[in-house]
Amino acid sequence: MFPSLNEQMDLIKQGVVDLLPEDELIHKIERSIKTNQPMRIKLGADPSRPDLHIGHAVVLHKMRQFQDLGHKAILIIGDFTAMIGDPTGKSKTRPHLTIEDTRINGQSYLEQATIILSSDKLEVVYNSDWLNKMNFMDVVKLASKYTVAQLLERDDFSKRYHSGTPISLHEFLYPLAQAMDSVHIKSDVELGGTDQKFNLLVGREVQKSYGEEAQCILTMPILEGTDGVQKMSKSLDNYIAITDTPREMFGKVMSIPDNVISRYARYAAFMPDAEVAKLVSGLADGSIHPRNAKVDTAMKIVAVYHQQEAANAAFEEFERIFVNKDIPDVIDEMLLDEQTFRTDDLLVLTQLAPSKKEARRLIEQGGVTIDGEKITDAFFEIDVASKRLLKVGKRKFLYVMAK
RNA sequence: GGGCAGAUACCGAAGCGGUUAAACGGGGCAGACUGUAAAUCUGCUAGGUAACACCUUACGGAGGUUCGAAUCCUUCUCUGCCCA
Repeated sequence: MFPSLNEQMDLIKQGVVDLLPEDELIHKIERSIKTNQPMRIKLGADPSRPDLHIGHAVVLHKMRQFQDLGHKAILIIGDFTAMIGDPTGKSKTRPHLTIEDTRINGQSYLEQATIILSSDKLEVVYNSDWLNKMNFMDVVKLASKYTVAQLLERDDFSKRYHSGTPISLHEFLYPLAQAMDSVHIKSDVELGGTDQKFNLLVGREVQKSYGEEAQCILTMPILEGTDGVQKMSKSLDNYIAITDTPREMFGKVMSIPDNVISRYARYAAFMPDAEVAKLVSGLADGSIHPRNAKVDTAMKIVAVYHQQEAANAAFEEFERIFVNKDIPDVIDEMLLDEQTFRTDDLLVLTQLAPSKKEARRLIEQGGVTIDGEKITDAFFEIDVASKRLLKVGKRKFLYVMAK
């Protein structure tokens, strides 16, 4: 029923950063084969932000590989922790989500995650089911399992501590809550990004002190955002959403800096290690053109979330707009109440510019054209009796016409 | 409980009575170039107004001093450090 140990380890180790401890995992796999029981693979999901991006997909894809090997995927929707709200976020508005919110978000998360995960061999649980039932004494007991010095080992905590940035006490409880999840679901392996390494390891310790077998931990790299430097995140606006249209997705991949192409190929397009090695050397010795590598990667990524045809179409459109300076084949159209508009007013009205000042700046900088002609005067009256093509910057197109 | 230091635009960080819509860096946007929405270079980066000038907001909150405050005073809120 299960593939051989070597076969499993080969696949599991693809693209992994940490796999700790490896000998324990081997032991677990051997036992799984012998007893014909799947391992229980844990992945925590944060439902406070239900929008998944392709950075999340890195670890989801690893989970999928475990499923393909016949193991049991357990997705924990962290609705309990989401209700408390993550205090480390820079955003001051810390939305205290209600149970309903977390359920809705959890559902949305699940829908997006199953684009990559198989719905078979998938168990979805909510951690409020057990964390909510703990009373203060239970929490104190849990907290007694860990020391402040141990918590301060976490890079994030120690940096903040030494730089004088506040750390709220309940942040210390987060890793412990997450560890309780491992105890509760009896996980054999927990997956996460490298930034989760500490939390995953706490899970091991806490499982042991509750008399359970410790989980192995497996971390995957954190994918850089489209800026190529910082980790992909919605708040930095350097993300490619799983739900992005093929066109957006393709364009965003094309905007990544050249030096992260191979990482995208590896972790977003799921290119096997051997092929990635070829790509890296090809880029290094100049036999592979960066642009072509990027096109190839972008197509593969689009194809993961959409059809292959959509990927082809996205590529063709990209060529048309940015290489041939042509216009897209699908452009939104807006019907307007008046016949003529001053250019600055029109940009604000159509939301192509957020304010009139900004609209004027765009015009002054030569970023606005109507039917291909550059507008230089913000007070130029545009006649929209017939359909006109408005272009702002390099990639905002809109047809405007009077009703 | 006591002492000290802070809170500046999207972020970091200058300014410490007037020429400050606020230096500088990052980010973002636009233009040029290109192999792409890479890299590089240049410009812009509070809002309003038929407009190169004026008006309105803006330096944690609220008051006050002053012709005039982000800059001085009082008080409140929040944060860090040190001592107990």
